[in-house]
Amino acid sequence: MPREPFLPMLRELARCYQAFEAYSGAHIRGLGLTPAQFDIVATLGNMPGMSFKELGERTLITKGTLTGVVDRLEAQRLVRRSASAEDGRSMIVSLTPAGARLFDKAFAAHLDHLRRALGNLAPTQLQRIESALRGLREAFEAAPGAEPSSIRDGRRKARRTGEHE
Amino acid sequence: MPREPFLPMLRELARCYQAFEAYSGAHIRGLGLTPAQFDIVATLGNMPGMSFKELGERTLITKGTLTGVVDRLEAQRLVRRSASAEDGRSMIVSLTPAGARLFDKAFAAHLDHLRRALGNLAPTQLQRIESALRGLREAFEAAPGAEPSSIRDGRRKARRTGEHE
DNA sequence: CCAAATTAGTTCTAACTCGGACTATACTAG
DNA sequence: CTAGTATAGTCCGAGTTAGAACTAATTTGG
Repeated sequence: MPREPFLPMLRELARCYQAFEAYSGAHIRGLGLTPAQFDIVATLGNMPGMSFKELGERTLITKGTLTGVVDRLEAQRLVRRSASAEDGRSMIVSLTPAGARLFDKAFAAHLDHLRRALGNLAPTQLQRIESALRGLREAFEAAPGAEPSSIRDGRRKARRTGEHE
Repeated sequence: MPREPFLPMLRELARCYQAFEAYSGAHIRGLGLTPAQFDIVATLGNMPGMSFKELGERTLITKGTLTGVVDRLEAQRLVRRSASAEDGRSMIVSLTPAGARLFDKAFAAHLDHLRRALGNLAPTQLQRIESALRGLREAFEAAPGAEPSSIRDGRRKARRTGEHE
C-alpha cells in the first residue's frame, strides 16, 4: 500500500475538479456552448478585446487549442478577429454584439447556477479552500522540473544539434 | 466586478488542477504513456484485473473513452481483455507481464517525481487541503442539478421511487 | 417462463487537448 | 543594415473527452 500521504489528497483534487467540471459543464452545454467556448466568452465579456496570447493566459487554453475554439465561435458569429494595430503578428479577438448579448444572458445564468452549489459556503471557508489550493499550486510550480508556466510555449533554446532536453 | 466570493476560489481550483496536470503529465509522457494510459496501468498494478466498469469508476474515465484507451494499451501489449466468467456482458482488463513490468518501473518513478513537488508539505497541511477539497466536492455533488455520479451513464428514468443511491 | 427494463461495453461524432512544426512579423546585436 | 533570434498565431497528428445511439446479455415483474 502506498505510504505516500499525498496520494489521497491528489485523488481528491481530481475528484473535486471533475465534480466541478461536471456540474458547471452540464449547465454550460445547456446554454449551447462548450466549456471552453464559455470560458472565452466570459473572459471577453465587458472587455474591448484582447490578443490570443492574453486570452490564452487568462483562460489557461493553449494557443493551438485557442485557434480552433475561436474558429468555432467566429463561425457562430459570437466573436470576431481583427488585426492588431501595434503588432503585425497579433490578432485581436472581441465579442460581436450577438456575443455580448449571449455573455449578458449566459454569464448571469451561470453565476446563478454556481450559487446554487456554492451559495451556502461561508466566505471564510471559501478563503480556506482558496488558500489551500494556492499552496498546492505553488508547490507544483516551484518544483524542479516544473516550467514557470510563462515558458509553456517557449523554445527551450534552439539547440537542435544536441538533443537532450 | 464580481461580487461572487467563490469566483476567485474556482479560478484557483482550475489553476491548481492544471498545474498538477502539467507537472504530472510532462513526466508521464516522458515515460512513454499518456496520462489516461498511466492512470489505467497504475490502477491495474498489483491487481488481478477488473471490469471496464470498475476501472472507469476508479479512474474517473467514462466508458466511451475507456474503450479507446484500453484499445491503445492493448495494441502496445500492456494490457489484455478477457471475458468475465460471471457476466457475459463484462470484459476483464488486466496487465500483461510487460504491463506489470512497466507498472513497477513507472509507478515508482512517478511517485518520486511527485515527492519532489509535494515532499515538503506537512501531513497536517495535506490533510487540510484534502478536507477543503472534499467539502467543495460535496457541495457540487449535493447541489440540485448535480447527478449522483453513479447515474453518469444511466437512463434517467428508472423512477426508482426512492432516489437514494 | 416471458416481456420489459437495466446494464456492460462498443461505436460514432464533435470538440478539446498537448506538443511540435511552420509562417510571418518583430526585436536585437554586431 | 542585417543576421540571428524570439514571438504570435496557425496547422497538424495522436489522443482524450462527453454524450448519445447501439448491441448483447442479464435481471426483474407479472
